[in-house]
Amino acid sequence: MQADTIIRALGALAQEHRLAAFRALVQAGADGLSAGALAEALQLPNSSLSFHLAQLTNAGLIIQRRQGRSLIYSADYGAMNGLMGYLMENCCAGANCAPDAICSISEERNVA
Amino acid sequence: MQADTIIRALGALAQEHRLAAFRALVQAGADGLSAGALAEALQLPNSSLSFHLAQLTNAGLIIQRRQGRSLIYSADYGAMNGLMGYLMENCCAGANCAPDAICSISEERNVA
DNA sequence: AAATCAATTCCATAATTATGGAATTGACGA
DNA sequence: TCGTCAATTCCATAATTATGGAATTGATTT
Repeated sequence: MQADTIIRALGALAQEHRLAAFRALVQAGADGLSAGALAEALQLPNSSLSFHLAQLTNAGLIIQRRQGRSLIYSADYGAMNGLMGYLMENCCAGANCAPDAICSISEERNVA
Repeated sequence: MQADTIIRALGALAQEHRLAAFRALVQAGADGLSAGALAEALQLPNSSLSFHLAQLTNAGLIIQRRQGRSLIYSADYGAMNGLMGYLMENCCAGANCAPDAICSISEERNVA
C-alpha cells in the first residue's frame, strides 16, 4: 500500500464529521446508509455532508452505490485492514515487542 | 476514548513526514530514536521536524524522554491500540460481518 | 563560566481545507 | 414530459496547517 493512499485515508478520517460518518457506516455493516439518512443522523447540511462523503470515497474508505434516487454508502473493510497493517508494519522490528504492543495482531492481519 | 483525541491522533498521522516519523518509531521499538537521528533519517530541517514531533506528542502517539543532551522519542503502542479499537467499535453492529471485516480482531483488542 | 552541541520556539509566508446557500444533475411517478 | 425528490457541484469566505531560517533554551565538557 502506498504512503500517499494511507495519508489520504488518515486525513479523511481526521475530521469530526467524517469520523462520525465513517463510524456510522462501519456500524451499519454491508447494508450501508443513504446520504440522506447520514445527513439526518449527523445533523449536517446536505452540501457539507456531500463534501465529506466525497473525501471518504476519494480516500477509498467507503463505497457508493445507487439505489433508486438514493445513493447508499458503506464502509470498505479491506481499506481499513490495509490502513492498520501499514501503521504497524515491522512493529518493534519484529521482536522485543512491549507487552502492550499489537504486533502479533498486525501480523495476523497482514497475512490475511 | 474521546472523539477529539482520536481526531488529533488521526490528523497527526495524516502528514507525510509525521507518518514517516511515526513508522520509524514503531519500528524502532522501546529504544526509540533521538530527534537528531530522525531528522537525519527523514532529511528534514530541525525546526520542521520539531514541529511535527510536537504534533505527534500532543496527539499522545509518541513519548519523549531526555537522555543527556538528546531527546529520545518512542511510539506509544497503547495509543495505537485505542485508535484502532475506536475505529472498529461495534463493527457491523456485532453481527453479519463481511468476510474481509476485522471485527473479530478489534474485539480481541478491546478486551485486552 | 565559556564554548559547544541538541533541540525547541518564534514568526512571517504559503498552501490547504471546511462551510453552507444557490444552482444543477439524475431518477422516479403521475 | 412535468413536477418532485435525492444528492451533488459551484463558489466565495473563513479557518487551519506547513515551512524553514534565526534566535533561544537546556545540558555537557573543559
